[in-house]
Amino acid sequence: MTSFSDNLLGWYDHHQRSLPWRSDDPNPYYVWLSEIMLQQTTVKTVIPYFLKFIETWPTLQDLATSSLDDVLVAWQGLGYYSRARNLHKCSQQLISKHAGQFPKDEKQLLQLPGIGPYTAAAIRSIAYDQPAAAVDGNVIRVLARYCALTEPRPQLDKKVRERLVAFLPDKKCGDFTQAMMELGALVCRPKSPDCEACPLQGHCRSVNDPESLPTASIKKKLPTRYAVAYLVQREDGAILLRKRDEKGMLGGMMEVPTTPWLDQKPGPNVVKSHAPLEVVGWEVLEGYVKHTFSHFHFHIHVNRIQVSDQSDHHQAVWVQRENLHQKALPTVMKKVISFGLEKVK
DNA sequence: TGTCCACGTCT
DNA sequence: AAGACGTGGAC
Repeated sequence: MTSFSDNLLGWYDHHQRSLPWRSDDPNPYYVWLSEIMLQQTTVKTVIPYFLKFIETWPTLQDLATSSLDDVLVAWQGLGYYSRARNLHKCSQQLISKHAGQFPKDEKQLLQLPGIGPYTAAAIRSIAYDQPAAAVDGNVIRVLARYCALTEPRPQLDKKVRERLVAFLPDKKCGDFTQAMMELGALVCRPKSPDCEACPLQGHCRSVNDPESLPTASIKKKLPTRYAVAYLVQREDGAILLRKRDEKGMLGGMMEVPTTPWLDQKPGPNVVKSHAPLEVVGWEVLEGYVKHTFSHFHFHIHVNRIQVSDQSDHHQAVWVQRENLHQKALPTVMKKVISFGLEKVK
């Protein structure tokens, strides 16, 4: 009887996608970079970012000697910006503490910033062909269905890891890890799985209703927060931006100055006291920008003003429109800027 | 429209 | 250990 891994690996040989980080002789730098980018992010989204990164920083050494700001600019739009901060920090630690090589040992990998249990196992298996159990959302779905595991999270996670360990082959470990995720992405999809095309058909224990697994977790309603953004345009078209604190949300990214982000629309006193310029004549734009983050909805009203003032502003910089792309702007701030600039008086 | 993908890591 | 932390695309 053919084993689980033989069936899976046989399928993977013929059906794997050609992806920029895949190779018969994997580059650990590529494996790590792609795995960090692929956390919570789809392959299609990641590809252009990955290509830009390896073009700009062909080696780990190149990345380690770059500036965090440059990395954040290249990462802008990908989201979860702590990944970029940790990526940069990790590259430097690898150079300073590990002679520029990824450790092969799980404990040591887990010490590195941005590398948790999933990514450590992915690196060990894909880059170094070790039998390590990389459990991501795809693997949870595939094995919850294959083994008919009905328990809710987080108990399910433990069960899946046990099953996966039992299925691990002793060679082609990297292919096995990638094949599990490839199967989840292409065949054992969240919605309308293609069971006819599955190399594990005949052994799967949830043929009748695969879509019902894994058990959905309870979603909480997202709260809404509010702010007023101040779009300050100089006569030559430059816009006033400031840098966010390195810690916390959108850490180290640039932003249009705003009031604090509150549970209610800020009142006139808050709007007045947080304005970056003590001038009269603010234009209150009609409507507002909507954006949804991982954990709240965000409504941003925009107040606009034109100034002739050439002076510097505390902790803020003037940026010409054509230079905006050189700044690390999160998507929400790109929305605010285009809203503010396109809105006619 | 709103929900889901989306366990991934850090705190 | 539960919440923080982005984004865009599929449906």
